[in-house]
Order: sequence, then C-alpha cells, then structure tokens
Amino acid sequence: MSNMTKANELSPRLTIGGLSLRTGCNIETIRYYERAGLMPAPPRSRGGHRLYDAEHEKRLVFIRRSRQLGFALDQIRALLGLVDGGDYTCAEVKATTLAHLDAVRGKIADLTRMAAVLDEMAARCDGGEVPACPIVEALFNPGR
Amino acid sequence: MSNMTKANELSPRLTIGGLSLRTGCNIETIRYYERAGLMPAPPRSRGGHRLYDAEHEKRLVFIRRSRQLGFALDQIRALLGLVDGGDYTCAEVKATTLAHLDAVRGKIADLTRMAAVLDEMAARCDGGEVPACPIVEALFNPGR
DNA sequence: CTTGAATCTGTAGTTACTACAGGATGCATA
DNA sequence: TATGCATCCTGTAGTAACTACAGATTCAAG
Repeated sequence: MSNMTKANELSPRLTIGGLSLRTGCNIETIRYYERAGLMPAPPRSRGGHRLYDAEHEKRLVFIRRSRQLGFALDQIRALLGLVDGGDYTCAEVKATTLAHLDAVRGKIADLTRMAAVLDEMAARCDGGEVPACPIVEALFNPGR
Repeated sequence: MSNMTKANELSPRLTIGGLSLRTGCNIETIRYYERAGLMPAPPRSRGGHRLYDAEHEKRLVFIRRSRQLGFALDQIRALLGLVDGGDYTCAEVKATTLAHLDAVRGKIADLTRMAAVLDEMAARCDGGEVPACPIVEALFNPGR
C-alpha cells in the first residue's frame, strides 16, 4: 500500500458540479441521494462545499445505472447495503434482480394489454368530424 | 314510511359510499377527483353529505376506465372537456388516444430493453455464495 | 478587492392517490 | 326521544423520485 497516504493524492477533488458533469446526474439529485441515504455525506471545504472523490463517483454511477434499469431507491439502498457490508453473496443480489425483472415483465404485460385496447379503439374511430365517437363510447362502456 | 319519494327518478340517490361500491373506486379517490376538477361538485344533503346520481356514476366509470388504460388525469380532463362541450369531433379524441398509444409503446420499448439487460445480468450470475457478483460488477461498470 | 459563477440550506412543487384525525350526520332501533 | 354507531365531512400530510426555486454564502480569477 502507499506509504504516502497524506490524504491528498486520493482526497476529494471533485466539486458537486464536477461530479454532476462527469456522471450526468444533476446537482439537486446528488444532494437528494445524500439526504436519502444512498450517497454518504462527503467531506466539505472550509466554506462548506461538498468535495467528492473517485469512490463517490463509482457509487453514484452504480446508483444511476441501477435507476436506468428501473430499480427503486429502496432496492438500490439494499444492494448498496450488501456491497457495503462486504459479506454479500451472489444469491442475495440475484434475488433482488430477479424480483425486479419479474416486476418489469409484469409492467410490460400490463402495458401491452393497454396498447392492444387503445389500438383497437383507435381503429374503430375514423377520426371524422362527427361527434359520435366510438372511443368515447368505449370509455363510457367498459363492459363491452 | 313513504318509501316512494317522488320527483326523483333522476334525483340524487347514491351516497359517496354507494357510488364507491358500485364503481370500485374508493371514497377518498372520488373526493380527490372532485377537487381535481374531474367530477363536478354534486348536490348535498341538508347535513352536507354528497348525493350522486346516474350521470355522476357514468362519468366516474369513464374516468376509471380511462385510468385503467393509462390516460393521465390531464388527458382525461381534456377528453371530458371535449365531451362536455358537446361539439367535439372524433378527430380530437382520436388524436389524444393515438398520442397516448405512442407513449405506451415507448414505455414498452424502454421496459423491454431493461428486461433484456436484467435478464442477461442475472444469467451471468450463478447465484452462489461468493461475493464476487457479476451483477454488481455490471452495475458499477455501465460501459459493458 | 471585486466580480460572477458555483454552491449552500431549506422549502415547495410534481402525479395520483391514500391515510389519518377530529368532528358532524344519518338512520335504525329501544 | 334518546342512543348508538356506521357513514360522512374537512383538512392535512404522506408516498416516489426527483426538480425548482429563493436568498444567502463561498470560490476562483483578475
């Protein structure tokens, strides 16, 4: 390990604005993640500005990537908890992932059903200038 | 007692609880729709309880049906505005529907992409007891 | 030392509900 | 008539995951 751990070569370099630029995550969101307990409170400058390092950046990337994949903050918190603990197992992580995958597939199924109905309703409607619209009819009469 | 109260074949009969039972829409939500300008303020009993009739029920069914199809309250407000005006055209209604259908298809595409990535990540992971999890790796390294 | 950009905290808005609290009403029965 | 209790009322606040200010402070360059 490095004997020159003067706490500066690896120390905070990034301002919140810099971190935002590097990750594409906006500033307010970064602060929000801190309040939400996903990002640790970073050290501050004398004046109170947040100062981040590469570890913070890695963590934020993890969070954003997970969000892009549709994980909820609760799930991400749980995943990070596992990783932070260090003693996590693949099985635990995989369980969360599969549960989420299931939810995603459920949503896809829901939306697909919606799309079919919308499509059918739209197909019935000639889009003319007449006020007797089959779409409106369908919305008033769910039973069909 | 005189159960045959006159002058109300079209008069208010339903309490909010009754309307809730008939439509499956819960009471707080009905009041919320009123505040949100989707349901009109109904007449009240002497004591101030809301009293609904068949028209209200039709309208609420329309709203719920539209919600089930994923229309936002704003869109529903717009649709109801058209219908209320009476001079709406099929074309207007169809435009809203098609716009929404487009959005739904967009969401399906997004979710399908998500599911593919999640599936692939999960497939890489053997779910073992080892802490070196490919899923965690993937979340830390979006590039791949 | 003076700017102007960046950052700070704290609060409030967004969507579509849901969940109370604390009080008033409606109605059937004793 | 009294009473009990289900139902209803208003108003507020909480949910998820941000986003958008306001008003004050700090940083870095010149």
